[in-house]
Amino acid sequence: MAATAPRPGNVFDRNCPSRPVLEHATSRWGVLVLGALLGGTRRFTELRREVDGVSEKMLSSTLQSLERDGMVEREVLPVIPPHVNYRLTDLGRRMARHVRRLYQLVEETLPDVLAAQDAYDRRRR
Amino acid sequence: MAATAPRPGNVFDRNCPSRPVLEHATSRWGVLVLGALLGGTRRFTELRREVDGVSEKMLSSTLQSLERDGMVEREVLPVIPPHVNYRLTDLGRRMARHVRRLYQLVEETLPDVLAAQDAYDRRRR
DNA sequence: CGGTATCCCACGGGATACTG
DNA sequence: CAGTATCCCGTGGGATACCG
Repeated sequence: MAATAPRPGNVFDRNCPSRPVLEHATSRWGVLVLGALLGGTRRFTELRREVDGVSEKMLSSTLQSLERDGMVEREVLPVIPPHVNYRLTDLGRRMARHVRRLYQLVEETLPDVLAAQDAYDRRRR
Repeated sequence: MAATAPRPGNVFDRNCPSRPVLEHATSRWGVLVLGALLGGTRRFTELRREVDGVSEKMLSSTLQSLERDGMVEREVLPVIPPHVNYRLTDLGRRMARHVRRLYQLVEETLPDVLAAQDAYDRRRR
C-alpha cells in the first residue's frame, strides 16, 4: 500500500470518476440542455432552437454524453421523416433542478455581478 | 425594433451576460474552488493542495475570474513571505452551496452512472 | 428531421522557469 | 509564498457539407 490515490471516491481527488460526469453536466451546453429538458420532452430541433447558439455538432455530442451518463433518455420513433425525443431520467431531473438553481441565481444577481466586474476593472486600471 | 435579441436577460439567449458568469462558476476548476472555499478561508497553496490536480496557472486565473464576478474576496497581508487569503462573498457562498449539491449528487449516484455508462457502451459495440 | 464527417481555429489547460 | 511569463498541446467548439 504505497502508491494509492490521496482521496479516492471524492471529486477533489484528481482520479475520481465523478469528475468527468460533473464536467459533462456543468459544461457550457450541458447546463443549458439539462435546463431546457426540465420543460419536458424535446426533439433535437426544438432543443437547437431553445438553446440559443448551440451548433448541431455540440448539441449532438452533449446529448450523447448526458445519455451515456444516464441523465437523458433517447427515444427514436421509426417514422419518416425521423422523429427523436429526448427526456430527463430521474437522475437527470435531480441534476437539472440543481443546475437550474445555479443559473437562476446568476440571472437574479446579475446586476450585482456586473457592478463587481466594473469595480474590479476600475481597480486594475 | 427590428434586430433585437430573441430572449434578452435569459441565459438561454446567446447574448445574455449571465452566460460567462455561469461558465466561470461551472468551469472545471471553478466548481472545485467554490467547493473548497465552503470549508472556510484558504490560502493559495492550501487551495492548490485541496483541489487535486490544479496547476498554479489555472488556480490563479480561476480565482481571478471568481473575484471579478464578485464570488470571491482576496485579502493580501503585507508581510514577508507573502500571505494571501481567499474567501467566499455572500453571493459566492450562495453559488457554492448550489455547486456543492451538484457534485454531491454525482458522488452519491456514481454507481448508477457507471452502470449506465457500461450499458451504453455495450449497446454500442 | 436528425444527425455524421471534415476541416479548422481559439482557448482551456499543463509544464517549466522565473520573480517580488 | 504567491504568483507571472512563456511555451506548447489537446480538444472544445464553430462552419460547412453531406447522408439515411
